[in-house]
Amino acid sequence: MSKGLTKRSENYSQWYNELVVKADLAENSAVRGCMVIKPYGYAIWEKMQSVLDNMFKETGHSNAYFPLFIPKSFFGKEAKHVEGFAKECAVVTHYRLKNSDEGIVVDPDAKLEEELIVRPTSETIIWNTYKNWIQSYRDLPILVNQWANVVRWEMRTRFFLRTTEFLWQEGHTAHATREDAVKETKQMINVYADFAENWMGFPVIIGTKTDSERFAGAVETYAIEALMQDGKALQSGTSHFLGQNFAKAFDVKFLTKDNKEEYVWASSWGVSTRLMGALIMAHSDDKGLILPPKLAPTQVAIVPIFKNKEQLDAIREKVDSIMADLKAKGVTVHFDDRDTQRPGFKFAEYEMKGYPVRIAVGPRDLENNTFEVARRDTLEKNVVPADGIVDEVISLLDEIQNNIYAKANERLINNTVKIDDYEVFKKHMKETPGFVMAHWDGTEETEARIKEETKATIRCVPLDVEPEEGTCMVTGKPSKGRVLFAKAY
RNA sequence: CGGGGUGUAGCGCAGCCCGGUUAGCGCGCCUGGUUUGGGACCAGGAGGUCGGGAGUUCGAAUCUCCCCACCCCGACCA
Repeated sequence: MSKGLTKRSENYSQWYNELVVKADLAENSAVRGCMVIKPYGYAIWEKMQSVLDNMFKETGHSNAYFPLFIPKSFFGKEAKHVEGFAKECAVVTHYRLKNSDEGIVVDPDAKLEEELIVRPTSETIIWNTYKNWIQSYRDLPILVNQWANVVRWEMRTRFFLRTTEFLWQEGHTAHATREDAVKETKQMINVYADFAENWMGFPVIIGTKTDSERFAGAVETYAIEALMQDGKALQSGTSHFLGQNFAKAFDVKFLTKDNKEEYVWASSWGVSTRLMGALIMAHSDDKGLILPPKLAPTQVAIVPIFKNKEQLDAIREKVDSIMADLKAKGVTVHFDDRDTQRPGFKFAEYEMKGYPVRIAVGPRDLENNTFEVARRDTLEKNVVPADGIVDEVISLLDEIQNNIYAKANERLINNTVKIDDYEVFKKHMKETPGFVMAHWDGTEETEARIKEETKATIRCVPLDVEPEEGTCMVTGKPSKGRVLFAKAY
């Protein structure tokens, strides 16, 4: 059995699955479509979580927690919302088991009066709660975020990208005016874009969703779209302007300064463990993960090369002060003194797990007062003088973060093209993966036809492109600007 | 839910078509030794309801029927 990964060119999806499993991130659970996130995978998630959580708090939000179960009737209150989620809900119907001749069975006497839905998202139960929290303009805005698990009963699942249960955060805000809610919605999509670019190390396209792709119950959905290495798009975060839809559905009104009764304006926004999938697919190579230093649970692995305890002790002594120095400067380091694995094995293991920097120290280095420093992104190795190693590592981590982004950015630029002719578009979508900017007449029919014929969808209507008059590549009708097409996950 | 496929040791598989000793192989695991600067080597060892049930047969991993589970491709989706 090969110890490496399937080559990406052979089968991208198999490569991805192997990567997740072999890098020790996750595995299948006993429950179909659910995954076990293993400690190393979870450490990455925790890191992402803590950075995002800070960003939310810096923008004025607080964390709270709402119930896992939602009474079925709550879902019926917002028509579009229920339509969007009805097909994929896990439903609790009973509250007790009992012994019988056939073993443990659901007790038919323990049927719930009203079924409970395991939350696929929390708008309904949160707005049912906000109703009690809001009476006056003085109660607004409410800026709350929740870290939680949600369940969506999808037909097909894939590690991190689409699992039956997943972890996420969902922000739910309430505002006195439309302008405030819109401002919040836009602010949060920018927070996500900032996180993607400055932490996860890849560029994203910010835009709005078309009618057919919009969140069920939203007036406007903003999304960030990233380009993966196989040329497919991954929706990596969304922020929804909900208008007064949920306020009306749950009857959440407030009194304005001049004593008028009005419905509350809302936003909701979220990112999930899908970001882990994005991180993995955006950067990894056939040797394993490549993690951006800012999100790597451990940034530096130190591998001692020794034959006996005396040599290990000598190395340890040499390394101790450097480790203390690195830690003092905020660098996370692991000294791998296991004598149960050989150095070659450890090298391969840290590559698989995507540690940004690896330092090897052996007798030869002790003699020469050097270290061997290897970087994961380029796989380059250099023997460097021991003096100044700390600064060297710190600037290297910085450089790796920048290089990873630069590579991803270059890929995005190289794989984004403008196309005006539908025949060219069809051919392109078949042969060349990536983003296409094209004119569209703005109708659902045309969008559906393109999806039908090419499997490409409109990922978003990008915000920061210059308006450009043109004609729809399919129908020839007028278009006010290009939209972003791609095949998506 | 439609189409295709797979269930044999912890993991990956061969054996099945054409029934016949004690069911094999690679990886992993354990022990001992030699090793240790890129996934070590040698020797020994442990580990199996052959997915489940029924049937055919002197005899079933192998043939027949039923059931179950999982995977891939669609539809759906963050």
